[in-house]
Amino acid sequence: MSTIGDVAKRAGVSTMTVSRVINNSGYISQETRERVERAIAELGYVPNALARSLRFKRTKTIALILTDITNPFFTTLARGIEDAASEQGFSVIFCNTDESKDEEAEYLSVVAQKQVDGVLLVPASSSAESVAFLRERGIPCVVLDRRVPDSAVDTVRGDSEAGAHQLTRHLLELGHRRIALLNGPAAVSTAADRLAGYRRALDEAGLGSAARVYEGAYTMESGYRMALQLLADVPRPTALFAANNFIAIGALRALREAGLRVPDEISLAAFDDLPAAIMIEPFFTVVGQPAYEMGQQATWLLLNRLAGQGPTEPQEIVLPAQLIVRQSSAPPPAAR
Amino acid sequence: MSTIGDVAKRAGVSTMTVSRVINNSGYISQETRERVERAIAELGYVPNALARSLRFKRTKTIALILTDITNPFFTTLARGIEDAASEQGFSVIFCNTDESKDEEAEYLSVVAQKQVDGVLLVPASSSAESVAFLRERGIPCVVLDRRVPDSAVDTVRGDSEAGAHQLTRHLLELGHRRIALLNGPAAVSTAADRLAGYRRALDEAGLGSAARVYEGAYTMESGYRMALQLLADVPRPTALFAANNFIAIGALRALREAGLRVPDEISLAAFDDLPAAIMIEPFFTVVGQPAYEMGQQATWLLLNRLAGQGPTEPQEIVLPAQLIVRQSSAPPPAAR
DNA sequence: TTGTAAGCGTTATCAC
DNA sequence: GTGATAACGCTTACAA
Repeated sequence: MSTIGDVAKRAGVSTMTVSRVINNSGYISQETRERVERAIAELGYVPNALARSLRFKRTKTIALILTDITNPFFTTLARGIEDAASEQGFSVIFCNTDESKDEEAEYLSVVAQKQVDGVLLVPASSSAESVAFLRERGIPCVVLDRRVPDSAVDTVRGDSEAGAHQLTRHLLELGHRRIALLNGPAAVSTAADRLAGYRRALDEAGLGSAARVYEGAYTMESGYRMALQLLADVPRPTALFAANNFIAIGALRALREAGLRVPDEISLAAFDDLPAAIMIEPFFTVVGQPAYEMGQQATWLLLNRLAGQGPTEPQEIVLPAQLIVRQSSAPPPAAR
Repeated sequence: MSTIGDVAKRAGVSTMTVSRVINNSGYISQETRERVERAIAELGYVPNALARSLRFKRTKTIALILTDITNPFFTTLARGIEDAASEQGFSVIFCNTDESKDEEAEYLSVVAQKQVDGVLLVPASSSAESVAFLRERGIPCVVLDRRVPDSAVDTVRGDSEAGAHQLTRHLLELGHRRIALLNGPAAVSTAADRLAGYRRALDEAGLGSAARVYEGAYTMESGYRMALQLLADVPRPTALFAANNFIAIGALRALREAGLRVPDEISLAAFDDLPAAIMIEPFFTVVGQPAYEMGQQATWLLLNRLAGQGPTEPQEIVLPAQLIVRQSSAPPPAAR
């Protein structure tokens, strides 16, 4: 790759003159400009952003650290982020932590070294460490999808509590009295919030003592295992509330293997929709979150911070979750 | 962010000594090392990878340029890539071109400026420009999923021709004689290859003149439109071959709106599977490609190149596509 | 075992 | 209008 020096030599000028042409700064005679531009074209010169960044202390690059891009919710989120970032000339480095705090710490260290201008973080745990790490190093950060309780940090997330409340109420209104929650890891705020919404709905219905909560991971395997466990319970729940889409899919598999028809014999509703795009036959009753918009808004917030714009106090943007009733939920068998 | 100089000052040594501690190079007394390490910890110092890269001319970063991460095929591919890259300490910058050559060119320029060590490219067109751009600048590149005919360049892709042949044969064997292909853009090699496989199967069956080809884009909207068009044809095809998953989904919508039952009244088969993960009820008969492995292999190939390993001539790795017969294909109505 | 100087590719500053 | 110089943070080569 040729350098600014190569261009300068070829055009018979100094590097500064080339720099001025590239950046359209300062005065330059028409003739010199043309000579330089010709040299640039002939050499296929592209400026070295590393050198530039070293001076400016800005890389025009942000990091996106999430748990698993393969989950359609995060895929859509990522797309919203990349669109919003590239719109303003920023590049996005993406990292999958698989919910591992160690992976997260490792990635944070790498992107800090690479001098990213900011970080969009879906934290693997509610602990304040990661946010503190970034803050100590002066790297702006927006937390996505989840809360980090003891940190004053910008956050963009869905309303898990209200969404879970809505979904639980929906099941209650169908007539269910034994509703089990197949939850994610307690250390993740969305799991805590969905549990809270679930409990509140039960409490309001005077069924607080009927709560049945399983704790697992946000994966299909975990959903499968929790459902198996639950099927052994007596009396068996008549409805399941899966705390995310992957848990729902795993649970559905377990139910089918057990020969239970959904929703005729047991209802199943979930948090997080699957994109309409890839669903042949939308089946699950869900509470959907606006993933794309969430990504967009988080990116705008972060880039505004980088530009020194907006209020100084940390923002918390909570996007509404929306109940979409489809086929996987119905009144309990007894009620029909 | 503190610099190596700050650490040196605090530890009362020169920057070189700090550098030696960080990189475990050269001799250092135990006592000095400890003083330096303490200073590093106290300052929360992380080395500036920009400065390092400027010297080494290696950024340990690669770019992934694809059309749309939201397509499950590419999502899985991306995950395979990130896993393989991070395994070896590389970061991945990801870019969505939406099949636009201009976007692609823009992204290529940006990542060239950012001095990425290599590029994984799903080219928006078969033209050799992008590959040439990278080659001129000495940036190693592996082309993914698609061929770039007139360039000697490393390529990792699925066997579109054989896959399309297989799928078409499957429909022929079911008894279909009027099989329409809803194809992607002719400028993309996968579309050309799928067309070739389709034609070969028809020719072998002596039905070459029965070919019915629609050209569109690899999107749901396009699938929808092509299916509408096709439904007006007389006589109507009894089977549809959608050249990718999005086209299939769009086409299915059109068929349903027209009141046609699949597969009873019309069959529909497609290239590219939807991940088992996110399918509640696998429905489409498809030819699936090993997306994750494709990403992995491409990354290994690229990183080997960066390490100066492997044969010098361009590699072409073609992974097999596999027919998975499910519910969306059945014998034509007449045959039952 | 530790330190000094030069240079990676840019650009801000100050001269001419 | 244009150019020389220094600096961004780091490491290689050479000295001490």
